[in-house]
Amino acid sequence: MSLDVAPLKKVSLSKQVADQLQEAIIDGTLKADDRLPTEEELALRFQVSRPTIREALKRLAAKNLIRSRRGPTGGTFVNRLDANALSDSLTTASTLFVSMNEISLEEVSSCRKELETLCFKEACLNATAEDFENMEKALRVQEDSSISPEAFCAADVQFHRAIVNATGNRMLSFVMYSLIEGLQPVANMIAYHYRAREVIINQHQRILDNIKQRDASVAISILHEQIDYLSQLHTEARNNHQRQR
Amino acid sequence: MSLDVAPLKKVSLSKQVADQLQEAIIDGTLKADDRLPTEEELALRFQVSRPTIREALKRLAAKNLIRSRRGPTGGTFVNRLDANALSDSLTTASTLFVSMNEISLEEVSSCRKELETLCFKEACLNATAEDFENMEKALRVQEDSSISPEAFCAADVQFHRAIVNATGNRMLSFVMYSLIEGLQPVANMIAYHYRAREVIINQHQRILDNIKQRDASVAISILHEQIDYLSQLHTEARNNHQRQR
DNA sequence: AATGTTAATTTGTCTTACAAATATATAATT
DNA sequence: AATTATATATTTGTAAGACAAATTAACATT
Repeated sequence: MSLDVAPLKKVSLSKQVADQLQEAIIDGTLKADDRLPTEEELALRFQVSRPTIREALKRLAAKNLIRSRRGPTGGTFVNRLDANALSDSLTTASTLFVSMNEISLEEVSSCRKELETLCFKEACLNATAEDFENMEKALRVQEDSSISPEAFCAADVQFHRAIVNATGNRMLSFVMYSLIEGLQPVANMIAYHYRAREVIINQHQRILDNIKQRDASVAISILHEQIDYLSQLHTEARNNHQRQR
Repeated sequence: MSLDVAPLKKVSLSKQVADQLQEAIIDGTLKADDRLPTEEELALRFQVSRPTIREALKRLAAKNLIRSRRGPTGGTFVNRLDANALSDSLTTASTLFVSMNEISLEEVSSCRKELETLCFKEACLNATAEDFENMEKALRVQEDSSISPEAFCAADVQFHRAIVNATGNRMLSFVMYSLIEGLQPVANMIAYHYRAREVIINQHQRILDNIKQRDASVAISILHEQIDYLSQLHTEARNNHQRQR
């Protein structure tokens, strides 16, 4: 006997409601900034209780698909999603992936190296004056030696994002965000060292100069220098950490 | 007067609970397959009501971080997250990004073209016998003309995933998944045509052959041929659709 | 020994109630 | 008259208690 039986999974009501609402958002029935019916009315329409509706809404809220406000003009609204907003969920996923899989630094570094190399090429072709301004702004922040490691890293992310945005390809930006943001924890460990900051700032300045001159090959070589430098620092930091146990 | 006031945002209890639990998962306090306390006990520990705990758990469930089962041996468990599991959340984000931003087909196509080109190169260098088997398996499914468009597309995703996995770089796989999966809705529109299926299958077969012979450049040219072919079909489909309105 | 039954445990759902935030309209005060 | 205080209505946020449904384990029955 070998009959293939169906999985027979019963989906919870709150999940069904969440899925239906998400579908409505994806297919455009619910557009950005649209207001959903009140929880009570949703409960009525779906013929379930309000707590069930609320669990469903929390599922969507976790994905940043909706926001809620109390009061007469309040309610639940569909979020307008840009690459920035979505990067939130990506960051979580990416961070988890890196931390739970004990993925090797080599894999992460080489992935970033290859993809960002691509971005550099495109950025050299398409960067606008506004893009250069964004890069410079991030660089100026990093040069302030009084900022916290977190702020330094945030500016680091901003700098690389500015380059990625300069490609002019929003899909590429979106994909790269998950990579850049997901690696911030790694970068965090390093930014505590003052010496490292100097090196990074210097590299960024040279990268910016060369992208401005549309010289992709030199910019890319500096990028590789930076990524190798970071992996080296990270390896050292990890070794020290393990030795201390 | 221009005093900068803090945003004073009050975070809801359910979100605070969710964030704390998520933090515990990220930092390893809660490992994969660990069982969380029962909802009742969590309510007791956090000093909130059970509905609040449940809303928090639904937030985490939406991110695929946990799963729940009823019964004595049931409860809530931490999910083991591999690239496959995480691609679920990525798919949502990616799909939404594409659909809500009305991102141009050119951007999506060129992004996929460049990134997948990279993967092809790596795959030619590192593909194992097992990888080839996975590609062939997906291809065999596609060749069955009786399958549904959905099944055809799922097999399409499997084929490209198999190639991406053949790079041996899990981080690259992870990033690529969001791209491949996010574009499935686009592919869905096309797979309804029998003629298109034949073309795609033929291209896949040739791609597989060339990767087996470690000939990246030919494989890549076929890939580009396929992506261009798909964009063309998609443009036609969209035009027809608009004309019908 | 296999099968049915019961009980216990845990998540899923419902009901009801009240708290907190927030906008609107109204009244009071200066 | 303009501002401020107050009341009120609306909507989400939180709580408590009850029961339903699923699932396992132990026990009883055939």
